Amino acid sequence: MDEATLREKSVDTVERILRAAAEVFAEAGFTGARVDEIARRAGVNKAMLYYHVGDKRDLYEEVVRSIIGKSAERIEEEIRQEDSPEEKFRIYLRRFAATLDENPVMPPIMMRELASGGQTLPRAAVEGVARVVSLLSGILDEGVRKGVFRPVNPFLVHMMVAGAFIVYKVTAPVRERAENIPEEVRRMAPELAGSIAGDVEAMVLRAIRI
Amino acid sequence: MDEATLREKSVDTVERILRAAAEVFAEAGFTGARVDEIARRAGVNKAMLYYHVGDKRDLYEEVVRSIIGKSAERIEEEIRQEDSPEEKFRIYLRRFAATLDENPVMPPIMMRELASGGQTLPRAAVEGVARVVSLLSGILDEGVRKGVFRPVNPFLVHMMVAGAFIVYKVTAPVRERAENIPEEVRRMAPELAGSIAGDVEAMVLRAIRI
DNA sequence: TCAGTTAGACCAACCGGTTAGTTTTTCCTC
DNA sequence: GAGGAAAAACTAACCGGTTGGTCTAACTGA
Repeated sequence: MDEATLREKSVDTVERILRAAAEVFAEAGFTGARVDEIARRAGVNKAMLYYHVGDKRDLYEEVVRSIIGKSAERIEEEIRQEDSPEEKFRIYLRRFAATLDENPVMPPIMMRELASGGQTLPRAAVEGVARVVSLLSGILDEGVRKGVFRPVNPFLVHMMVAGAFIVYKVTAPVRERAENIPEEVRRMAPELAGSIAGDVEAMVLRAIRI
Repeated sequence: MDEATLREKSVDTVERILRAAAEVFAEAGFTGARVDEIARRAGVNKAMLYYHVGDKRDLYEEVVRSIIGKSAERIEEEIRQEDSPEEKFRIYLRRFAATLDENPVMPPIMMRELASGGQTLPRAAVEGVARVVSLLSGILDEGVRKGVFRPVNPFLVHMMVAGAFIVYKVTAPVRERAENIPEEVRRMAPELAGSIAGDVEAMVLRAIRI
C-alpha cells in the first residue's frame, strides 16, 4: 500500500468508527452507549478507538459536530436568489425534512442533547441552527416586503416545523408499537418527505400567507 | 406521633424521593442518573429508595407515570361540553402549555424517552398521549361537522403544537447561552403561557379555520 | 522499518442493589 | 399508663457485576 492508500484505509477506519459511534449514541445516549459495542459494530479492536479518535467523550463530540454541521450548509446551497418567497420557504422546509430523513441518527442525538441543556453541544452545531433560523428569517421578511406573508416570528415558525418533524421522526417506533391508537396514525410512513412534510408545508403556508 | 402524622411523614419521604428522582432523571436521563445522587438530593439513605419505591426502574416508571398521567386528565377536565370547537381547541392548547410550564422536568424526560424509541415508556404514558390526541381529534371533527374547521390530521396538529412547545422549552438554556443569535430570540421568556403559546394558537387556528 | 491492526488480559472506579443491624413508632395487654 | 413485643423506618457498610480505559505481545503489508 502506498501512502495515499494507507491514509485512505485509515480514514475509512475512522469513518467506520464514527458511523458506529453515531448509531450507538443515537440508540442509547451518551451514558447508555457502551464503548465495546461501538468497537464491535465498527469491526475494530477497542484500542483502535482510542488510537484514532480518543476517549468516549471525544468520540461523542466528533459525532455531534460532524452530523449537525452538514445540515445548515445543505439548506443554504439549494435556495436560489430568483425564487419567490413561497418557493424559498418550500425549499427550506423540504431540505430540512430531507436532511432528517437522510440522517436517522440526528433526531435522537439532537433531542437528547437538548434534553441535557446542550451542555456538550459544540458551538458549530448551535451556529448551524442559528444560520437556518436567520435564513428563514430572511425568507419571511422578503415575503412581508413583497406583501405575500404576514409578519410572524421566524424562530417560532422554525420551532413548529422542526419540532413537528423531529418529534414525528422519533415517535415512529412508539406509534408502531402502540395498540390503542387509530390505525391511520399507526400506518403513517416513517419518512417525512412524501408523507407529512407536505401537510406541514400546507398548514404553515396557510398560517403565514396573507 | 399518631398514625396520621406518621403516614404523612412517610408520604412526605416518598414524595421527596420522587421529586428528587424526577429532577435527576430530567437532568441526566435514565442511564445517566445515579441512584446515590437521587438519594442524596432526597436527603434519605439509599436503601430507603428500595424500601419505599423499588429499584431504579420502578423509580423511573413512577416518575413518568405520575407526570404524564396528570396531563391528560387535566386537559379533559377543563373542556366543557358547551364550548365551541374553537374555544375547546384553545383550552386544549393552553392546558397543554400550562402543564409543561408547571412541570419543567417533563419536556426533557419526554424527549429522552422518545429519543430512545420509548422502549422504557410506561404504558400509562403512551395511553396518556393517545388520550390527548383522541380528545383533540374529537374537537377537530366537531369543528369540521359544524363547518368551522377544515379537515386536518389531528395527530399532525398535535405534533406541531407539542413539538413546538417541547422543543421551545428545552432549547431555553441553549438560547440563553448562545451569543450569535438575535437579541429578540435570546430574550424570549422560558414560559409558554403568556409568550409563544398565544402565537402558536393564532398560527394553528389560522391554518385550520375555514 | 513502521503505521495500523488484533486478541485479549487486566485494572480501578463506579454503581445498582443488598444486608445485617439499629432506632422509632405502634399497638396490645395487664 | 407501664411495659414490651411487633412492625415500620432507617443506617452504614458491603458486594459483585459492569465498564471505561490501558497495556502487552504479536501480526500485516507496503
